[in-house]
Amino acid sequence: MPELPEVETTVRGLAAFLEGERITRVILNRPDLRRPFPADLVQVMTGATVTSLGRRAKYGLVHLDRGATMIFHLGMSGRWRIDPETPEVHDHLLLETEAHRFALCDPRRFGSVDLVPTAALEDWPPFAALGPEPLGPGLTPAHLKAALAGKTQSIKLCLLDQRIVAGLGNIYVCEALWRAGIRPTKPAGKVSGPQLARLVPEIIAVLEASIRDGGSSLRDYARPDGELGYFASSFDAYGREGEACRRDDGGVIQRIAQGGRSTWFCPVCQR
DNA sequence: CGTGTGCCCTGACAGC
DNA sequence: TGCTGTCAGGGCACAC
Repeated sequence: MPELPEVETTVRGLAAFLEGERITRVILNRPDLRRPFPADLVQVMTGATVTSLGRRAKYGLVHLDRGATMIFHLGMSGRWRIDPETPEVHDHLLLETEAHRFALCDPRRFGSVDLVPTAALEDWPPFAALGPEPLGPGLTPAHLKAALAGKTQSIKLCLLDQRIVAGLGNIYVCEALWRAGIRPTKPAGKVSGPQLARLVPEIIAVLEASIRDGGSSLRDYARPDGELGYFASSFDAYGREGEACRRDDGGVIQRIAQGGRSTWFCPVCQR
């Protein structure tokens, strides 16, 4: 799954086909993903018109003309397939408009679908505690300085915490820390002001570059139209264990575990 | 409170 | 050709 750039790419792809269109049919192929589908999902969505799409953190937003927003999360393995030629076993939710079909496919079912009043989106519990959008005005060195002050937890795990910054995942945290030259294991409260000042623009740059490329692709991610995204060969740290650091500083990318997940970094240039 | 651990689920891949 | 173990983009419920 999709981290922020992949969700953004998905939302843009869906918007081209869904905005202004009326949903003619909704089909649930099972009762739940991570949690049950909303009991009124089929009733509310059938016949509704999609006014616009959006994104908050790693959640996609489908705004309807009935005062409700369908919120989807792609979990680890979710993707939308547009006009699939053949059904897949893990197409759990199907939407139809006059002209197109949309299948939410999620083999691991770590994703979710919710229905929330549009006017109260920011009060929805999973949204209420989210930190600022990394591509919005709220992510500044000053924000990080304040949010990380006194924290003994590693900077890597703090950046994965959606309450501090909303939308970063394992790939782009590794990439941003490599770009900024910061050791992932460093206690967050001890990352210096100049390092944070360097980190913020690197977070923004790596996310924007990935969105420009249509979302980085791993093995089961595809753009909504079904084409594969770019293969992840452009990463500098993520997945490059044992390979030479692209800074040619003599460092070899190491892989360690933090919070039960892998971190890749260069021990020479990340301090 | 903050922090650390384990689990949800399927599939891909490596090694025997 | 199986089998088994490990790992995968996330989020949350617990236990201290």
